[in-house]
Amino acid sequence: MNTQLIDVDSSQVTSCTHDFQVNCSNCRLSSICLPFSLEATEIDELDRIVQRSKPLQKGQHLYRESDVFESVFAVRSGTIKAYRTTDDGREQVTGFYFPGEILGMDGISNNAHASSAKALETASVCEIPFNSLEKLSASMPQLQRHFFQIMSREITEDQQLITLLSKSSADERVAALLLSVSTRNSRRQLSATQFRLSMSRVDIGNYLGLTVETVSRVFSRLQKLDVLAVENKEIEILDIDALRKIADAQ
Amino acid sequence: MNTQLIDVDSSQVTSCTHDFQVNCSNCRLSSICLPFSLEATEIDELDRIVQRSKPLQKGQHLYRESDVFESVFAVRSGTIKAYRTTDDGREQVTGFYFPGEILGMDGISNNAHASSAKALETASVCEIPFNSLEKLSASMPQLQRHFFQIMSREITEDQQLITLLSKSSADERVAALLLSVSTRNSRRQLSATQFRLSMSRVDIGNYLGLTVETVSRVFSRLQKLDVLAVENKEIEILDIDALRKIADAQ
DNA sequence: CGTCATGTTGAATGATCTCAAGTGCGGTGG
DNA sequence: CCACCGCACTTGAGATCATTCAACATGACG
Repeated sequence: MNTQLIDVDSSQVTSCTHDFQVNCSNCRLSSICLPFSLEATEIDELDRIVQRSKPLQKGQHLYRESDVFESVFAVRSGTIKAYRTTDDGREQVTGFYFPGEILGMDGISNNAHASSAKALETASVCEIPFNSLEKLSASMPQLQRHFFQIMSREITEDQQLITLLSKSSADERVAALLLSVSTRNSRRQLSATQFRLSMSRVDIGNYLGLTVETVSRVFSRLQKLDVLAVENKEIEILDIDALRKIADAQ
Repeated sequence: MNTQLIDVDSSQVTSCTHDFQVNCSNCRLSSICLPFSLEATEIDELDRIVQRSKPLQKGQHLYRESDVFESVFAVRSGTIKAYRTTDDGREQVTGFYFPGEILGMDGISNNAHASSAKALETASVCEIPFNSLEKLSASMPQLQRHFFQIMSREITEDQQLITLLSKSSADERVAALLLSVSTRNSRRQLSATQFRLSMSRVDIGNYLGLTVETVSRVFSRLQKLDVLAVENKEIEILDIDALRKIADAQ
């Protein structure tokens, strides 16, 4: 009896999950992830090489440092944290990847991943085998250009982080991260002022080159200044102009 | 009379300069700059799109932030400094480029350079128009792969710098820079232990996220420890193992 | 209800920055 | 040839900001 009920339930669940046929042309993230300039037939070709098999549990790895590099990945849902481990065992978070964003490109140069990637919450990704992507790119100039651009953007963003880490105060760093999350959220039609930070304070500190305590103090300070309303991981930006001022200050 | 002398001199000089026909196949930097895997005929094809017209004086710009992106550049001689200017006018050095190394790829994503590039001393570069490079890449899988790899390496190196800036002490940062210069020198068959730093202390400090004074103090300290011999810009690494230890410490 | 992980807050320490003065070298002009 | 100037670099002393260490709070979970 019970078994039957469960069976019925699970079949219902299956039909209700997001497991329906997703492809690049109907993916609502394609405007972030894909070049606008591809033709429908080209998108179909790309679609054929993309593998959508990998749902990740919180804490599960997408790949690890020095794994053989085979694919790049596009985030479909959830958040992925990329980090490297230094020789002496310290961890350095190098980026957070949100839906529509692409990661894994640091593995191309040595054919081995230069960082590890881990799900901060349940996440799904599209796997794009790099060999196929290369071949396809050779025959699709727009796709080739798109990947050059995506890699170039990664460089640009890393350089922004370098600038941040090189000069800025704790307040500026935290403010800049929040603004980055904010703009990336609005790109996905989500609220630019209210969101849940999927990463821990430790991860934030690590990413920004600060200790947990300092991050926590900055949140408290910005809350006291009525710039933020902080409730654990839930963040509301109350005064985004003030936040911008803090991020750019000095 | 005088004029004649000068004429004679200048013609002699001309015949003695490095202005002889340089091309990719006879360039002694090709092992760094070029993919090994290209065939002779392919190298010739690449050679045809490379422009070698630009000798730069010290302080002269190769390109400036927000210039239209048209080409990437390979350094042939001298050192190029890349830097960005933040909204509030501060400068951030994002990299130093030595002979054989390629810069300018951060301009691809927005079709505008994301940084400025300036010669730290007299320098010559090869200009590689990106449009031609793209076209050529489409028909030469090895070249396409090579450029993906070069960009990937840029990402990897930026991430190393991020790690450095995020955690390390002043000693570690300076040691790491010196080791980086050292290995890049030996890649070019130059001494790994004795070299001239073409960049100023200000630039070093800026790159490493330190003040000039701190950089200077670190040099003094490492000299006192007999790890380095410093004479202005001339550096000798006396104890490279100790330097490595300092770079990795903690 | 207790345990563990995560986050917050406080007080003291310490590394780097800031400010200020001084050194040394290359170039210029007398 | 020497004196002077400017610039890059060095050195010192005090101030500042993030870290460290420690205690405490909160929340998830068995």
